[in-house]
Amino acid sequence: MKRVSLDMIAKEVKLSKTTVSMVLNGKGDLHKINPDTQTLILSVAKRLKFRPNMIARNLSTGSSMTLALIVPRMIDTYYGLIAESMEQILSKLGYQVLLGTTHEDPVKEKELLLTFEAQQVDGILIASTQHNLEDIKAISDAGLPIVLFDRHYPEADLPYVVVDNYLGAQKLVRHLIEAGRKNIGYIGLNLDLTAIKDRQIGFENAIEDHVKDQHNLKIVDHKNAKSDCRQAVEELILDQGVDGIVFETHYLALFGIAKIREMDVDYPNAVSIVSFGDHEVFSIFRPEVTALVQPVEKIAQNSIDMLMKQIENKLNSTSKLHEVVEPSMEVRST
Amino acid sequence: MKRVSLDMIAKEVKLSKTTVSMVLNGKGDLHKINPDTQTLILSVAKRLKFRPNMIARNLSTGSSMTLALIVPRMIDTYYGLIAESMEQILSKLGYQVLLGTTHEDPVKEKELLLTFEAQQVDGILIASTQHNLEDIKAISDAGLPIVLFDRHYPEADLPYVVVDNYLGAQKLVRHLIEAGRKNIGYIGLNLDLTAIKDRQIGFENAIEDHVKDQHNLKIVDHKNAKSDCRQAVEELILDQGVDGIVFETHYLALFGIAKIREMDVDYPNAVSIVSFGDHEVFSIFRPEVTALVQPVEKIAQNSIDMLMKQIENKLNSTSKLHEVVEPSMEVRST
DNA sequence: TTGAAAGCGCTACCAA
DNA sequence: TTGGTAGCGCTTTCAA
Repeated sequence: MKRVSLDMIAKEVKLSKTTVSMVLNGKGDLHKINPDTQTLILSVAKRLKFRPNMIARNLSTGSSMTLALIVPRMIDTYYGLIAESMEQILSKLGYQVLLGTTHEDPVKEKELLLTFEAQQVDGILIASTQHNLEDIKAISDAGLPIVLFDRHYPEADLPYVVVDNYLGAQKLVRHLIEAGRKNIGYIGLNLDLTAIKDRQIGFENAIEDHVKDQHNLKIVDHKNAKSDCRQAVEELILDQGVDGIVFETHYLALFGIAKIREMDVDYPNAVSIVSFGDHEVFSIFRPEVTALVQPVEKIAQNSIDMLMKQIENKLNSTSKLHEVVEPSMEVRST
Repeated sequence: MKRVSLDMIAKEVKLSKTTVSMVLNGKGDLHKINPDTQTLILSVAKRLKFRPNMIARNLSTGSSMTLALIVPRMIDTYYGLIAESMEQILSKLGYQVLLGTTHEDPVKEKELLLTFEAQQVDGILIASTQHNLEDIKAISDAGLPIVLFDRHYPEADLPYVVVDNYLGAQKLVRHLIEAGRKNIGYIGLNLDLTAIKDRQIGFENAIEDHVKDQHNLKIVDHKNAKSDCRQAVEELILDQGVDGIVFETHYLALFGIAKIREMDVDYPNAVSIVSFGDHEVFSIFRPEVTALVQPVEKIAQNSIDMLMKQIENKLNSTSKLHEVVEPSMEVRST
């Protein structure tokens, strides 16, 4: 149960902790330690199954080689993908990742932020609830590197990587219009997020640009997304007579499709749909669902690059820490 | 940038680190510290925005209040759910969770195990590749609490929580048989996992029990799951003439359904299907897909309970550290 | 009721 | 080429 420490190895080889430490950290040659001494130390360390106590090292160096990843939830396949992507990249860089989920609760987010800060993480990657500017700003001001991804605070000068939500919504509408749809509806969430608002504005403007006076915009409660969305679909189709619907997120699309199938409508001929955000099943559904795909790997990679720049303090004046990536259409059958 | 430390607070209030430490850890009354002194310390700590350095505390106490969660991958919604469940429970218990994904690679798993051990985690929750008994045993023997979930090593006496895969497969077959299916096929993976083997044996036995001589068992390469599965579906239906298929995992079912829909078969009348493992879209598909659901929350909760028992050293002789939970059928339209 | 001081295990500066 | 030693910031025993 007692772990082997640097000290024990030092005693074993009758050398100082210093020497052992240097060798075990690969700095043997750097400090011109005798090759024989080095091999000796290495072999003893292996024989004794030495595992350095990272906590001690971290306390000493002030760096923990650990980053925090905060997302709203993991069941959302989008964030699952993000998490997976990021974990892979970071693990290659030698970093650990601490996971936190907020469930859109600013209080939980604040707690996570504080705990991670106390935990001495080297940086934070966060898809924020967007209701914690103060805490995030404080953390950033305290010198803890942070990158906001997916959701950001447009009013603050914090590093971020987001997709172009406005453009994305426009692309979706354009697809429907080009497919000959005349009366397009939209179903979105009542979340107070820039990303969400941009999508809604993108939709409204796209509609106004092409087909005047069509404001079939339905906002549903994110806590009752399923039932509210089903009702919105019904109203849009039955009352408004839409022939196309833009869903603001992949899961709204999922709920909506289920409802449409239960209704007596000729889907997708009478009513076509498109989704902001792809889902693994969209290409399995019949008809296959057309979606706007968010470049997950790019978002993950760029967010991490941006964080690393901060950590390595390579922020020369030219490096911009704001990035908007363009989503692309995956045109399928709807 | 310089963080406030215990020392600074001590100086500020002109008391010792000891006193400050006790008060800030809620042990003020326990040590009979003057109430006035306590309120003073608390207010100063708040004013100075004191955040204890957990690394230092951890080094001192030997506990990190951090647990490691290792899963094969996060894009699998099953593990996404597990991760989410566990993170929620653990966060309430005051633990952090370090995430690691193996992608079924024993080498990566070994690395993760070693890193997490060095990182001084207080415990490990792992859905193993099942090719690392040695390392896992070593870690467990070293006194680091560990719980295997979802996948375990039947030959070793390590704590685990798994579902009854054998029974699950039997339930699936039984459902198909009761629905009048006579010629049932099975599509599984070539993974060397007990869970997988149990499902296959469960299938074979269930078939033998009810309908003799039907061994339409196809094993596909997990690295080419999609294309192999599609081919298996084709062979099963065209060559073997099956009228029912059991899919070993939810994603095999997803691939299979896509293929079936592209084929000229009367689905689900001519061929019905069932899936081992549920998926959010199974109730959205038309027809809705019948699946065996694994009790995620129970698995998460029980695994954590089991880990906590070890951490708190409450292992009296009566507490068994092996648990097999029963999966339940979600009968839908197929 | 409060404080001094010895660690926890490692790193890194300064000497030798 | 190698070692002594002073921290890193906190906890905790023993004293006062």
